[in-house]
Amino acid sequence: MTILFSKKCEYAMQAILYLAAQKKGALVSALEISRVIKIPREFISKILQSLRKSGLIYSSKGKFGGFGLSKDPSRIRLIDVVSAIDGLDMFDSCILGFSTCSPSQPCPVHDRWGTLRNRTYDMLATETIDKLKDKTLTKIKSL
Amino acid sequence: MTILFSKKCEYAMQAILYLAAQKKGALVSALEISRVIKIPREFISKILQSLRKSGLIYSSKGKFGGFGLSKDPSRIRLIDVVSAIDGLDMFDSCILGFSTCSPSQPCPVHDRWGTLRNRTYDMLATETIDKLKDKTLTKIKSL
DNA sequence: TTATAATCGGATAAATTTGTCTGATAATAT
DNA sequence: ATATTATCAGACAAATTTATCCGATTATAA
Repeated sequence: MTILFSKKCEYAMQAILYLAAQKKGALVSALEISRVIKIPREFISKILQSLRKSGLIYSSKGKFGGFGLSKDPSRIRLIDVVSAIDGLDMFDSCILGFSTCSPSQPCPVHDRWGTLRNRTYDMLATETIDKLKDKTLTKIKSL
Repeated sequence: MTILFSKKCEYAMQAILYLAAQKKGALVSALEISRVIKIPREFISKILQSLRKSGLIYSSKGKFGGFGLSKDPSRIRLIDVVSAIDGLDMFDSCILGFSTCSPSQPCPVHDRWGTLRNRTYDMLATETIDKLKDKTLTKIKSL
């Protein structure tokens, strides 16, 4: 099985995109998010806690409480979500699994993969969630 | 945790690169491979069985038996190893984890990730084992 | 005050990956 | 024949991921 991001990270990205699609300042409950992205409430709650601890979202308790973005959507990037949930190890590790892989001890595909990996990082670092908002709204309607 | 290939797949690529670095026709035992890439013999044996079943390598029993490439190194690509061990699902799935992701129902980063994913595939499909041989020899000496 | 909903902590469990161990069988070089 | 090595099968276990469930607490709107 080949993956890029963990399930948790995928859910986190979906959740944060959903939050970004709300009216500014609106709060969304964990229950609503769990229904939209179709995973158990308890599971998304734990993921939302992680995002909260990393400062990407905030929460408010009590009736009409819920979760919202803690920064302007133009200042939250996909890579920030990846960093909070999965970490950035893959952007610094060898595609062939050699632990001793470095510019001075390169693996056979060191340079070629390095280039692609950097472009992937750039993509995730230039895509802010406000840029993705319109496309997200279209996508969510199809779920 | 973010990964690209499973450990099994990484070991498989390392093993096949090691086989490609041998003199033509030479056989290598599972024990030797396990020592070079530093994983248990039983574990690499199972991985080698998978590679054998998929036709990339062959094996010979008995004393002085072992494993060798079943095709010319110029006809074995990294993507063939990935395909045999991990499968090619990641080259056909959504980076954000949306199950309903397609050209007609694209996720917000559908096109940008699609481009990078295709380039990654191309890289793995153009890198044949013989092209990597020299670099592999240098790398193996550093292990 | 009451109902609602988030917070926090922990127990449990299913699935998968990764790895270890054992034993029986088959093929082959010497 | 004997020793070596691959083959095959299966049990076991450790670690991680992906959940599920429960109960007690905290904050707040009405």
